[in-house]
Amino acid sequence: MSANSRLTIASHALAWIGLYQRQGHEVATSEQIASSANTNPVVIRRLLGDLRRAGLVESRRGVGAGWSLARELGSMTLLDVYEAVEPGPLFAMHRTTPDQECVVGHGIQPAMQRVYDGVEQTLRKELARVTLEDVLQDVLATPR
Amino acid sequence: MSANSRLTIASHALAWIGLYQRQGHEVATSEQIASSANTNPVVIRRLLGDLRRAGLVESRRGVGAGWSLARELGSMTLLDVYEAVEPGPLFAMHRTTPDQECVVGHGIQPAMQRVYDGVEQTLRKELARVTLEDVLQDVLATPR
DNA sequence: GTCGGTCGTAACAATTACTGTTGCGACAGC
DNA sequence: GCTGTCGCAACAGTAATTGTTACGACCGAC
Repeated sequence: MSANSRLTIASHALAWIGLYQRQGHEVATSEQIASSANTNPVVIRRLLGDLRRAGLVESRRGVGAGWSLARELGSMTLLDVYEAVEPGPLFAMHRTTPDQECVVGHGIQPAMQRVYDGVEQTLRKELARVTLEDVLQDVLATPR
Repeated sequence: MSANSRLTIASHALAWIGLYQRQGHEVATSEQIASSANTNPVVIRRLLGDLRRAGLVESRRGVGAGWSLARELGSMTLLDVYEAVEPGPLFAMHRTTPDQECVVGHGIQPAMQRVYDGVEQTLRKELARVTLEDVLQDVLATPR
């Protein structure tokens, strides 16, 4: 499918910030999170920027700068994260319009669109059932 | 997401062959299907090749060559097509292993994997509920 | 047995998306 | 002012998808 890792990395960042704050720290830096996720700080800043626009995190600038949660992890679901960082739909239509003179070419897009809409709805419901608190608890419960 | 159109085009091809056979023809050529889907015949042959490997269509070579259904449209679901033409998972993990010394870096992949597995299961169930016969009927019911 | 039409498949180009990287201005506390 | 971080633009590398060309394999018709 050529899947991307944005939902994974964004969830990683949120869990990391949440845990870090529980350990008494005010803000987390993109550099710290990038080190945990083994990627570049700019990648983290890009994703956290999306999450900030969605109201899930806040950023502070200046010297004591960094990121903090805007809400409790228990009130954020993976659907919130998904909608914040995933732009497009799951399945694509034809890249060029099919032959409208052909019965199939004419009716296939509405037909498939109905199916895809239903599938996306179901996927959203599934993602909405998992909070970031659930994820963090699951992370902490992983044996080492 | 960078979604692809394979499920769409493959379904288009199956619906087209099905309808064409109902009109009394034995086989459909990739050139005819490509014309309806407004793409290149090789693209169609590639996808139908996947469907053939999955046992959904058959191909005949030689002069009267072309493609025909291996089963009734009513016995094929979109899940069959999805599994035949979609190689990878929906969501990707980190491209590089996260920091295993970090609690989050260590536990995040198993935690997210569990979620993703559940989501894919649900998606499969949803796709399995729709047969290609349903799709064709929906196509034919589309007003022009 | 040759011919003609189609499949099967490899190879390559064009486009696009994703990720990583560099660079630098903006900001705010010291 | 100085310092550390964000914000953001720009670009490179990689990979996937799709389109295209090319050509051999196949097989029925003649």
